[in-house]
Amino acid sequence: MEDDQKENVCPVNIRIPRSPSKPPPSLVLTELQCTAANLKTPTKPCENSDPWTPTANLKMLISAASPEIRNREREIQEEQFSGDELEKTMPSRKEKSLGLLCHKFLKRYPDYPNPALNNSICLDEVAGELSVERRRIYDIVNVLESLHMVSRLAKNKYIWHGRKNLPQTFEVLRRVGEENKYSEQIQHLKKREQEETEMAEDAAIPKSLVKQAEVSFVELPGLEFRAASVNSRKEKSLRVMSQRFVMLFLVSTPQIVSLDIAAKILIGEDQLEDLDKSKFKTKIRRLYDIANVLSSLNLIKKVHVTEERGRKPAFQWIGPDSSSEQQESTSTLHNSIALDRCSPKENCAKNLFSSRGKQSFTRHQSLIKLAKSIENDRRKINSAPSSPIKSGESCDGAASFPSKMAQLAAICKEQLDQTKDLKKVKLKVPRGVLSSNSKVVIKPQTQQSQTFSPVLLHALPFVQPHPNSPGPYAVYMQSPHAGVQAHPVLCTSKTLLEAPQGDQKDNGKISPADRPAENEPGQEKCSRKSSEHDNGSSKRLKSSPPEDLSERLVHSGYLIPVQLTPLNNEPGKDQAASTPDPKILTSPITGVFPLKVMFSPCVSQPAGPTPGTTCPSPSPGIFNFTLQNKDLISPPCGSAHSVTISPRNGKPCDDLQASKVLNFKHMSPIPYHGQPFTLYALQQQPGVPLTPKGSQPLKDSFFRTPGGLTSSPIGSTTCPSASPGTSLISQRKLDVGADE
DNA sequence: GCATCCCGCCAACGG
DNA sequence: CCGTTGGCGGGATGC
Repeated sequence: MEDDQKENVCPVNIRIPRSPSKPPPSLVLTELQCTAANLKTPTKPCENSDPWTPTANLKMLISAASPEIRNREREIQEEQFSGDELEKTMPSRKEKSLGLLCHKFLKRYPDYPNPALNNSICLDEVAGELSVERRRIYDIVNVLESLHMVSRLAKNKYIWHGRKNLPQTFEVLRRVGEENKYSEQIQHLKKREQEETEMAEDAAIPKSLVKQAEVSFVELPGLEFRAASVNSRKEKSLRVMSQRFVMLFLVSTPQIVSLDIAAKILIGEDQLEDLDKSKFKTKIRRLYDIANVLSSLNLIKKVHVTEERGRKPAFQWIGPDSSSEQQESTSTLHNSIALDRCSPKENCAKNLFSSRGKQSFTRHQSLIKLAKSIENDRRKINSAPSSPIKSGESCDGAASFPSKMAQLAAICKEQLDQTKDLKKVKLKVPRGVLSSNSKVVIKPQTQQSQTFSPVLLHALPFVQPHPNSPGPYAVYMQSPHAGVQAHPVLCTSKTLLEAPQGDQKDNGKISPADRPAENEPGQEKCSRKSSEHDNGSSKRLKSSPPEDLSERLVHSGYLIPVQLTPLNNEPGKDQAASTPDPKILTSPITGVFPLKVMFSPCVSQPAGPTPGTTCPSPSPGIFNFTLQNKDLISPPCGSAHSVTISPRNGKPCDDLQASKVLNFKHMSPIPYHGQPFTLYALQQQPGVPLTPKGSQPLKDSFFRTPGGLTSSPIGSTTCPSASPGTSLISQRKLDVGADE
């Protein structure tokens, strides 16, 4: 990155000093497009620039001129400008290289953006400011997108994630690369080349090795593309190629990949039949494009490999070690999952920033989806100023509450006050963390809480272990995309683990690989009982027998480790502990969707100890009251539906905004660690308007997590590796499915 | 002459 | 039909 600084300097600017006669183009450029907001794509980004801007001016001329004319122009330029000026006006090929452009691009954004800030990228704007065709920006963005450094929000709009997702991305890519047997393919090709020296161009990769290769785009748990349509186009080409290319590095031992081998392997995937020259050549061209971007990211560097037949261009991976990344990522995951068990120091040690003594918090990956969903919604809203979606303020939602909730007014008020306090605390956290650089606090996507849609998140079940359980409580988040995404979730009484991979359907390809790591024998799966109320998401879970619950559960949502205040309000220990660092769990859900809650029978409701036993449903009023008192849900009065969970042991919990609970339905008792649990579905008032409204400062602040959903603020700034999760949802939905 | 790879045509897509 | 994306390869540039 340091080099970036150096290289990022725009050549034009560099030369400015030497050309006093002309105003610095950069100034002009800067001024130009900041008008930004226009989503419209200017035909030519730089045209509207000051005519005196050499670059812009030239660009304009060139764009309209034929090569011949271009040459003429150049000659004229040469006549008019001498030496330095000429250079300035006529950037050399190198100065227009994709690599340099990428440097400029990257310079615009921090490696680890503060999620609290607007990290959106307007392609037009960027293209204009960088004085390049938008086409070039696409080249860069596509590669960045393949690494999940950015994700598409809307047309012309991307969100910048920076490098925070890289560790996770690399880990996944490495796994996929292994699955694809890239390492073997590389070896095979190398051997081939050595053997039959020039003999057969057809050093085709044996089908046995290629069969596993596919062209699907590898998604990251939190960054699935959501634009169904895009799947169709054979697009993905550059993105996929980029990922494949990176995979080659990650799986090869020397981590050096020659272009030709890379090209052959990548071509082989698609069509190993015709390795015709042109195709190969084209592939090489694309690889150069990708390599330029990767080089700018300091992930690879150009090298040469010398073989019998001579020197071949190649690239060496200089990015983070995938294996170490994996470790890091894993540890991070564990940290987030089992805060209690890991020593903070240990956890932090693995992160670049770490502050011993302090607890590190990281958003569990399981939150990724949620965050993503939220972000997606927010994105939609943001990108669509005139969004037709009627977003009711959360207040409205409150207004729509049944009158019966009025009885809880007192409690509500109290809760509200409490939440306010909590809010303050929350807001402060990030800064503190940042400054201290010691904690990784990843809050769930509260940030976008205003903009979720019910569709994305149907349920927010809570699983609360028996009060006596020593471990933290768990919150199980149902997958926003019902039925579509299955995420393995494992948990023990103390730990909840989730492998945020997609299910076979969505992410079939990567899920298998990612999943294993989390599955520890000793861990028990937490199960969630699906209910008829579940939307499609639970459909697949429905008829499974009790034994399958865990399995089904595992594939349908997220388990988020949280620590809940004991329902019993045990003698202060928890309360006291929580007081200092209270956490609010807020779910992004504001719309109408069922909230499923699992409580241990002894806690809130007598539950059938054994599965299949039906327990009488408590009265809604009592139930809600209980929940509220237990801080599991917020009183119906506030616009913000929050669940306040006091950290146990003084550890902070993730925030989830709980939806208002109006109704609950007894689902069924299910076993949890041998302990009887009863699952209740708490349903929000249908008709409660979703509230994407972002115009409520109070609410905003209330929900907004310092860390931000999108990225844990802290994590992103201080602990890059600590936040494996991604928070934003990309607009595109590519089929990650498995291959072939 | 070959490695690089810029440039922009034009098709696919979505609205 | 139009704007956005981005595949693709001609051919220029640099060593």
